[in-house]
Amino acid sequence: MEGKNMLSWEEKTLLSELILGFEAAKKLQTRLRESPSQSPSSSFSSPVAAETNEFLVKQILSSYEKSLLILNWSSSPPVQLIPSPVTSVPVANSGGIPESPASINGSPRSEDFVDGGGSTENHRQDYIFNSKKRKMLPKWTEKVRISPERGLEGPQDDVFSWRKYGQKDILGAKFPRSYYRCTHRSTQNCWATKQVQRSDGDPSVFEVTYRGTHTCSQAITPPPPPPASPEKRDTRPKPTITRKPNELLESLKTSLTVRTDGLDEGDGVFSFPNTPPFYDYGTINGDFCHLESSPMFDVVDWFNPTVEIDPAFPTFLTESTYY
DNA sequence: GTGATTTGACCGAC
DNA sequence: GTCGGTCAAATCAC
Repeated sequence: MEGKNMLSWEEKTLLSELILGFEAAKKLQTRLRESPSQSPSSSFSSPVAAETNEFLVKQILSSYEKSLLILNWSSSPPVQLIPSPVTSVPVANSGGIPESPASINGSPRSEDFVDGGGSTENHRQDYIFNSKKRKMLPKWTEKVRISPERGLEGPQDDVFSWRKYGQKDILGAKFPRSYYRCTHRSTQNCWATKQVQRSDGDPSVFEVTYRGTHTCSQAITPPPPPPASPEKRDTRPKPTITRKPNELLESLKTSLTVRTDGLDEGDGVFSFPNTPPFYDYGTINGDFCHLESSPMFDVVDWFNPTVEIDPAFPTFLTESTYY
């Protein structure tokens, strides 16, 4: 019905935000190109220039973030920030950490079916409902290779605290699959879960499947640094890094390293400040995706040629598959 | 005593 | 009917 020129407010705002982000990206690109022609204390060395660059990056991220929010608002039901199971992730999904907590857990309380009754039937419905709801949660898999010298037993080496709630022998698999959920499920209604399955082919590889994002306070509190000693061997669940969508975007700039090889010799890598050593994100099909946070992980090069993870990252592998 | 893990049972999906 | 995922009582560790 509506013609192309009859854009709604949301569409106009969306367009405007995208243009803003695009322009900021262009400016940043220009600055990056100009940098080699400048003196050794060029763009990236100068604190002021670096600040400008960071501002541009923030602007880009902000634009995209707003755009995503607009998309989410204007869609009814909201844009699939939660990817349908086993389907590719739409652009709006900032990869693996899609979706606002409210949508993940459903809109506030009402949909949690907890009517205070506590009867068996209510409990049953709650279970059924949550079971269905869980299926809608974003899901992605990471392959994690365990370093023998580290003596780690599993990939549960992350910042979030997990509680094991089950283990199951899987048909056709040599090793049982372990099921973990967020420790704060009951207290903070956090529905993040993960499954850990040792690979048949290579026992040193674990496939970690995450489902849902953390909505508990852990998702907000910066993760503590990993233990210095590599010898820890604790069978208790160890925390994992996962992010809320907004934090994903925000943290993106802290985890990215912009490669400027050839642009500025000697200092070819520009890192954003506050780079937490164990935060990293990969992308798949253009989507950003959380990667395991343990120091033993490394990053497969999913970023575009101009942006890549700092090569100084500890070496180990992760490989993420996003559903 | 408290909190985490283990493990058999249960349930829904296929 | 089978399988994967979850629950919850029993058990364990600190």
